Amino acid sequence: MPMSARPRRITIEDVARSAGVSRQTVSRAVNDKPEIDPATRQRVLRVAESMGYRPSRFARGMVGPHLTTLGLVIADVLNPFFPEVVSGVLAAADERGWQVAIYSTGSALERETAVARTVVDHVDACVAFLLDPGAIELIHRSGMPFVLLDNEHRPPAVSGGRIDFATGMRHAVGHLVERGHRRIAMLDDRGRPDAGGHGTRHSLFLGAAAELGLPADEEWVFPAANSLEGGAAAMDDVLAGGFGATAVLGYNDLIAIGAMRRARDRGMRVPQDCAFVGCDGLTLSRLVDPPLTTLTVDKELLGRAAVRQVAAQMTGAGTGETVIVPRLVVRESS
Amino acid sequence: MPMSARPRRITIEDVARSAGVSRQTVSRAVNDKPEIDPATRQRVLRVAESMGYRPSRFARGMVGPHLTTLGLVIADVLNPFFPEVVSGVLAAADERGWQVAIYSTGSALERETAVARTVVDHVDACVAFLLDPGAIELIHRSGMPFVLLDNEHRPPAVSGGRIDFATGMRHAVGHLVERGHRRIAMLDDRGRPDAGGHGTRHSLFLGAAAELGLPADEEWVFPAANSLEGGAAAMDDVLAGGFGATAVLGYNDLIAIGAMRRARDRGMRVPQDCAFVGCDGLTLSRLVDPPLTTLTVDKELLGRAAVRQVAAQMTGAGTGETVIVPRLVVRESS
DNA sequence: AACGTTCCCGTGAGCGTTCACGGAGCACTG
DNA sequence: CAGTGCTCCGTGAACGCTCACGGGAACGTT
Repeated sequence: MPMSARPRRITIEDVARSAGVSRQTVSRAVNDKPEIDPATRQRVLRVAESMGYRPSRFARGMVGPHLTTLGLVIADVLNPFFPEVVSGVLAAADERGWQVAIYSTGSALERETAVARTVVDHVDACVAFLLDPGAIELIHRSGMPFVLLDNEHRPPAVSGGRIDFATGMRHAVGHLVERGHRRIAMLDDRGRPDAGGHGTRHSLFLGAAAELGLPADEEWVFPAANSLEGGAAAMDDVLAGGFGATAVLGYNDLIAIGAMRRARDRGMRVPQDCAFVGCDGLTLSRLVDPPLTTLTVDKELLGRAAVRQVAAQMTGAGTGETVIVPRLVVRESS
Repeated sequence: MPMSARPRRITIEDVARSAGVSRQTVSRAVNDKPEIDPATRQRVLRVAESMGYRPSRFARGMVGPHLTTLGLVIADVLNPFFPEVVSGVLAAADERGWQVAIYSTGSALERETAVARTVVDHVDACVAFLLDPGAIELIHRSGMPFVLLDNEHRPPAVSGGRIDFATGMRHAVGHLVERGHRRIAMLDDRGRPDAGGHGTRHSLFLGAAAELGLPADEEWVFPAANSLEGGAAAMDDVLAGGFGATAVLGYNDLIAIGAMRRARDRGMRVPQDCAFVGCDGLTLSRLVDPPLTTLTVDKELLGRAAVRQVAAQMTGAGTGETVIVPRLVVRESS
């Protein structure tokens, strides 16, 4: 009994033969071209459908104008920071008739290289949140238009979009000081490989604190996993350490909210016993109780700007940088 | 002065000529094939890089094994329901080595046809949240593997994934009745084109209410826009109507949370003065105050199952249906 | 000295589609 | 009746790449 050979794809040629016409006529029928008899078109379309014919994207792309696919690399769709960026990217890409392929590293540093490798030969341009220098280099060297987001250690040769947390941190810490706080703890994201490095929120926090004459040693910074649970656990550390902190600033809203909830579970009143400030300005921050004071960044704009930069690179523009300045939104948690 | 012609793409041939070798050798260098002298490889790679050579995805796809791209059509990334589904789809696609392209309709019914049209000739398979019958037909007729999610009016010929809200609604309403509620309002999503149709949460709610001997007229159902604001506005309608509702059931968590917040802003105590129940089980529902009782559905699983069905169709399996049964998570809002 | 191996490299063919052309058939004009 | 136009259809060629094959050079083996 003969094995049925690997089901060879059915081509336009097959349809043509079966319908008793030429390739070109099938092409005309499928693509709604005018130079064809309506009757033949119907017949051909019927045959094509019955045979289950589907034109090959690749063969089409070969000849026609290249459809550009933008690769968007994020850490994790479940992290509410990213959907807003994605939204901006999708909108901006759509305006240009681009397609967007999404890749997620799952917040795992060691997966970044693998993701970068696939990205490199599956898309035409790339917007990415990436931390591993190897992965970044990989994409950059591929020569495709590339914008790297939210990475303080961006190589100068690659375009980027960053958030001006230097200014932001001054606002945030300044606000707490105005409210009378002198003992402020920060909950840092311990997942970042460059903890405490130049330009990180960690060091910017310490800088702002020092400027304002606050105790600003490393011991006021607590590492936290980037999640609600991480924030909660870090809050336990703060309380256990006996620092007498009256305010807590989170690396982001997720961590801040986790910490805030844990504080309330421990019977503390917010903001009377302890004030909380987050970063990012997630929609979420408005909805928790009490609503969280947060350094809001326009994430949708970040996405749009990134696409704009990628588009610029396609038309031969050089590398650039977009800076987004966060805005402090004061709510009831501080 | 001669216009510079449209910048023709530089091909493997160009690199070959410029490096003084053949296409094949360039191909070997670029693809890390073994049969090449390390020295030549280096030289070729250098030339390729200096010329800015990038292999064409399409030409590669023509010859090699076809990389499959899965199209995922959602309404809006900013709606927190979807990221969880996306997460499941990404994971399941990744396991199969597929790429995922995301398309968003922006919750606009009239955009669905346009999106469907692009999807049809840009991807190899499709998982979609779609409502417009025309758009659905378009994708289905294209012959590609297709799974339609969360649509009560799915044509029998197309595969689907649905959530068993018939069971869910019985649980939800039953729970409220146990708590002593007899006057329950529902806040429906007015954006759905089939409001009140068979199998919708709207009609399932009325059915469950009737089963339990509750007032279950249409007047207990209030249309709401699918957002926090929509829920809030609908809550105003409930209060203004003088129905004396002691419990409110939202089409989804977003609407329920919006309504709940509005009720509290109006000075009502939750759940004493009015209880609230949502649908979907968003992460968000845990975080609001008070934490929301909600009909939780495993959205990640929904995504994974959809991909599994698409994969099955690729290997020639027929059309099928996945059913996900929601689970009532009781929290402090009821 | 003839032969086999190994290493490196080049040449034809083919992937499935569309574009640019050309040609057959027919009707309508002057 | 020749000429002109229109409608419909088919035939190379090209897109950029990889695969299968074959060939030359250098080396070792019998």
